[in-house]
Amino acid sequence: MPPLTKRVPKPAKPSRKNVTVPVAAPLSDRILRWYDRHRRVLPWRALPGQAADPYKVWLSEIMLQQTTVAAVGPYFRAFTERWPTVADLAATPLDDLLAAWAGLGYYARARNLHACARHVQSELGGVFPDTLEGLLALPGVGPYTAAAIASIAFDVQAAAVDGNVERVVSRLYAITTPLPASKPEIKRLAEAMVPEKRAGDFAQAMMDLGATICTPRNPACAICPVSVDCAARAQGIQGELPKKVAKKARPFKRAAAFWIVKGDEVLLRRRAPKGLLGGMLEVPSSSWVEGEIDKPAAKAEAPLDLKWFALPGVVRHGFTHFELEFTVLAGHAPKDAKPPKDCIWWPRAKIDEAGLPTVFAKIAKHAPG
DNA sequence: CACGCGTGGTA
DNA sequence: TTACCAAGCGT
Repeated sequence: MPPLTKRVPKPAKPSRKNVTVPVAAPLSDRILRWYDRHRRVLPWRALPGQAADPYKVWLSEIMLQQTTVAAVGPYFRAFTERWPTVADLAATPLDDLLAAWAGLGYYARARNLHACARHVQSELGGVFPDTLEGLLALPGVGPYTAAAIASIAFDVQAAAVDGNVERVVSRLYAITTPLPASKPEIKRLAEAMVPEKRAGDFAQAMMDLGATICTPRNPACAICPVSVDCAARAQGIQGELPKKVAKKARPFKRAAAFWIVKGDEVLLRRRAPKGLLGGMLEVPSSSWVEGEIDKPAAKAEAPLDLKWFALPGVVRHGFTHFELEFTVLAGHAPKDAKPPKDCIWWPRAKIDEAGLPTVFAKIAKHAPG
């Protein structure tokens, strides 16, 4: 960087006859200018002119994958307060991290977060890679997140293409091919938009634009800084883009959950390390099956053989790819009952600290106090 | 490459 | 109430 005292020679003023019509600033310039005036203040975002902390950029980007800004806020604050650096995060047991992640969803992110922190700490000296390829090699970091970290934390000229950017670009160029087939074209167009300077600000500007102006429904074209460039707007089809292929219907499953009480404690179980809710604590349950529950078969799957009392009502929960309904069976275990395999007795008064995924927190709330 | 993988907010 | 949506990744 040149010394601050160095005088920058003023560019020669263009002669009046060459500038009869003011040339509109390039697309990216106008988006950056809009960002400078309207950027959102977010917990993980560095203030203007301040350097971004790669750790916080990484942490926030992982949390924000398929997750709303509103949902991430409290988790990001809790994580950065408890684990201020990647070294702190790497030093924590996985189960503690999973419990802190409970309720945020997509728990593979938490497992990858832990694996990534340990890798960065032990293999890379606690320093995040500053290249697209280096970042892409980290667990839990894909094309979007690598570009987001590279641009925001290191000002690498990379295009972070998320759902927001897909929507903005689809509309700017009136791309009518449905997603995901249109992804490669969108990626090319998005990369062509990235300015040489301020790539990180531009990435965040595009996401702010998509989140606050170019919204999925009822986009606010009247106050959009690039509405005049928008091909979809010109055709009046901005509200219909991006096109998406229809999702298939979610199956409906049922199961029996076992609310097993022993004095002041309740029986919880650690789930298998991978797959749905992998590694998380759960309220034990029978197999989740489509159709009706076979009561005797379900009871045979209980971790303890007890006399069961069906609680009134049911507990419903929607996952990404299926709907689930629990019937809750309550039972009392004898005082000397040892926890079965993968199970632990947990104080009922501290059930909120168990780090139960939301589906099981619902069951705990449904059970009698 | 299509699918598995959570949750809470919104119309 | 139902359906869709939100800063994707791994396999």
